[in-house]
Amino acid sequence: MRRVSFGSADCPVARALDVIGDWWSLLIVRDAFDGVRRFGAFQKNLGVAKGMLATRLQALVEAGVLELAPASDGSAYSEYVLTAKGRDLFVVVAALRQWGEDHLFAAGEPRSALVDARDGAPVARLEVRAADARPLAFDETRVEKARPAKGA
Amino acid sequence: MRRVSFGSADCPVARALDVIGDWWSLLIVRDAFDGVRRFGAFQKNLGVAKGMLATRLQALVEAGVLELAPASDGSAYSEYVLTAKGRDLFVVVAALRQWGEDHLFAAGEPRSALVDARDGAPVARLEVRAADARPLAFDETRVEKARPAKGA
DNA sequence: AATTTCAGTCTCAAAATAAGACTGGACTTG
DNA sequence: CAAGTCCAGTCTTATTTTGAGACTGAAATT
Repeated sequence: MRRVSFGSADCPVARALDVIGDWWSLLIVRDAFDGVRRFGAFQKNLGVAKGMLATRLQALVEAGVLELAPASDGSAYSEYVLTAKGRDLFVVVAALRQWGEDHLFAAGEPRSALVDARDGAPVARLEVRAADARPLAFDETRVEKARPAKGA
Repeated sequence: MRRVSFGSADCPVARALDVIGDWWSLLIVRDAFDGVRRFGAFQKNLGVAKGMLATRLQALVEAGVLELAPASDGSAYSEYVLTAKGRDLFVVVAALRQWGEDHLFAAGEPRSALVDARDGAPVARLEVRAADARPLAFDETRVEKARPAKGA
């Protein structure tokens, strides 16, 4: 009765969710994008139980999303920082943010926005596009199954 | 000791995860994008316990991601179909798919790809871009907190 | 009419979660 | 440098969630 794992599924979405598909992981990653690095800072920001946090951080380190860096302010403590793999989750978090902004706030409710740090202008809307930049709806795409590696 | 809820957090990411941030919801949505509509089809595809599935489907309907449609093939059963809100999750699923493809497959391992249905060409890479389409890294953006609604 | 499929609900054991007490090393400060 | 505080976890325990499957009743099939 172990919780099911999608780690070896064919579908990349399933594999991705296996790594960052739980209640807390993406919030940890979001905080990491905001510059949070220390255990205590995550804990305070998220209000998560320390045991949960410890487990999740370990899992994310093991998954290669975060890594334990030795210092940064000279102290002997270590810090959790995003790896390249973790930084690549930026689009995922941004997509979730966009969807949340679009659908999960009441009409007059104040909401935050992701903006270009240079000029403060909101970032462009995320969309799935064809190679020629034409926007594609979900029913204008399909999943091409497992193209067998030709060269290898 | 109920599982924490992010439903009323300020952060759109947290709110989004409150709706679709559990182990199964996004896989259900992914299957819905693939055309799955019936309870039994979801159950068979995902291998999820029926109780889980029933709970999740109800939650997604309640959240307005799916809706219960009366028929489609004439039978008396009903079907779960994506609402507009649910269809807007396409980018999220696509972003997860891209990340999974990039980071969660071994070198020679065959993998699927999301392609333009028209010509079979892979869709463009998802990226966060500025208003002028310039790609933005995570540290070239910031979150502008809760701009208070001026008009209302 | 009998059988099978569908779409769930119900039950139960195992696992995950939340909350916080506890531990030991780091840091401060007098 | 000794006492007290902070940091980063681990451990414990009560509660909730999950996974697996038995069970139910309506719908479809034969």
